[in-house]
Amino acid sequence: MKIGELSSMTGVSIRSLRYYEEQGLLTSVRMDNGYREFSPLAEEQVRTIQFYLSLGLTTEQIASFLTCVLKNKEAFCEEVLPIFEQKLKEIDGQLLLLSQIKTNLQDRIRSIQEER
Amino acid sequence: MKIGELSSMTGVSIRSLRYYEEQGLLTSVRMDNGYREFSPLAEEQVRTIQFYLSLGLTTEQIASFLTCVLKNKEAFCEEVLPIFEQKLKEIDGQLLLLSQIKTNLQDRIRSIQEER
DNA sequence: ATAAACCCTGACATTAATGTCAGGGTCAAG
DNA sequence: CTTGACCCTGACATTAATGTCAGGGTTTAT
Repeated sequence: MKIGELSSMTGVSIRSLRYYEEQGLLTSVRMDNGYREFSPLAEEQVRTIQFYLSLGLTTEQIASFLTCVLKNKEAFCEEVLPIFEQKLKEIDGQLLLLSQIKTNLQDRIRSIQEER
Repeated sequence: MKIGELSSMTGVSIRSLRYYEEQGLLTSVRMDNGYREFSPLAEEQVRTIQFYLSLGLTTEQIASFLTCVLKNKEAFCEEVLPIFEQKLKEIDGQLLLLSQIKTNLQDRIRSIQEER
């Protein structure tokens, strides 16, 4: 299928699909006219990419295990676990920071409201 | 005082001090030689700026109430409350998103570990 | 008077995925 | 054969605070 079809089937912009290909997340063959031709499997693949992106992984991280994950269960791909664990640590750090800021903001808001 | 002094007193880079001035957060007068001269009050002011930055506010938001806040209590500055409340909403949104991702990651990590 | 340590401005780089535009081919239907 | 709907590449823009470099003036101490 052509890139426009893949785009409308997945809801992912053509620009992003080209970017995924550039980053090695997606492959296509070129037709005589230079157009990209994607396999039907690409749809599933794009959804998988989007899913991992929604977990906050980078294209580079996704690229490191995508091929394996598309063929096997996640548990089968050695790369996956360390990346998930690292991401989890990052998120815990962010959660901590954000809660501290939240508490601080709430305190200040409260004290402003009391003072009025 | 000169910018280098202000920088070492506050731990904020010269580059950032110039940026704060550019964004209207900080003022200085120019000496005959073109050097910036800061008032002694600038030290406190820089710390205040850094504090609000650490809450995740932008220089633009800070600029909108900094002058008032430097002279009065926060409760006195009308601008402050809506900005704090908006930021709080933002943070709640981020917290929610991050916790969802965290849960998802934890589930996946667990299921990988079980499968090994 | 020279060297070290300041200061100045202006500009480009950083991050990461995506939007958007320009300039130009290709294809299909009328 | 023309028009509209595709496709291509390449490039710049986005965000926000900060780092860094170049090229050049100033001050201070020796």
